[in-house]
Amino acid sequence: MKNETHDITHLLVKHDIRPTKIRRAIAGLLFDGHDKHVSVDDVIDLARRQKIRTSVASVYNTLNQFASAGLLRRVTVEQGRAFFDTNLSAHHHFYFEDEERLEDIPTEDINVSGLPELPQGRTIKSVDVTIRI
Amino acid sequence: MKNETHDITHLLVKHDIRPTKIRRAIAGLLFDGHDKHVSVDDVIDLARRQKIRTSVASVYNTLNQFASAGLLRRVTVEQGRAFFDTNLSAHHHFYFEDEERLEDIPTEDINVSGLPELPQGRTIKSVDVTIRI
DNA sequence: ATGCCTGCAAAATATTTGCATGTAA
DNA sequence: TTACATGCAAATATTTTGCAGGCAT
Repeated sequence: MKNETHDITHLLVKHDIRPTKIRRAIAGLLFDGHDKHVSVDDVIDLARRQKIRTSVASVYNTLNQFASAGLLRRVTVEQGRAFFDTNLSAHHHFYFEDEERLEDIPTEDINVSGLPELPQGRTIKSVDVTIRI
Repeated sequence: MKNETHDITHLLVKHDIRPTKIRRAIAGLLFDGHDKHVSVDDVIDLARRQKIRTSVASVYNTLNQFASAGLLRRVTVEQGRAFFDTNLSAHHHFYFEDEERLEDIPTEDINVSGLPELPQGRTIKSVDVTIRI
């Protein structure tokens, strides 16, 4: 069995991200094999619980960079709060409005078909289905 | 042919909204028979062009109130910026990322089926499909 | 007259940026 | 060593709120 720290480092390097201390720490919190939907505050709390000192700005920088690199998917369901999803496979979301919480819907549990014609010269970047409950 | 100003007043009264000057003005800008997706800034610009003096706070208050009353639908596609949709019928959206602009997709042009089971005791508030292009 | 509405400014919230210092390669 | 990362604070952006005065009923 491989060393987890080394795996995280390798994951970052593979995505052209310099494996600095903070980035490895945050990646370690996020990529533990379980799908997660985290806000910036969630990450700060998670980090604090593991005695990792960091700042809001660094968490934003790190999450945005992970998202650009394709390690995270940014999910927008509410104005004002950004969520980052560690599940990169095609899927959709339940949004629990009262709890401000996301939950995955496997792509096979929902069927979107008959996509309309796109405006000239456009390509689809994503198809997002959010079921608010 | 009925008087438009009276129609707007009646529309507000019908939704238990006191037809004040600003509210009638904003309603008049929005409910002209054409579907619109407006941000708060859009409304302020529209108002200014018609020589209607108002403030950011009042526009927010008015749009939020219209949305609560069911005269507008709030659409969230981006963190930070709220859009209000005057088209209340069931439909979905194209989001032009580079232009930060929404366009309607008629509900019959897209097919969402096989909805997954809901968590216990929940009811669907809405099903939102956003195609980012 | 009374209570809700409006504008202004200030507050609250979320996110980004500038800069000096620290750290990875 | 050199370029990039980090932390802190300040800046930006969006939305909400408090309050004094105004308007609708």
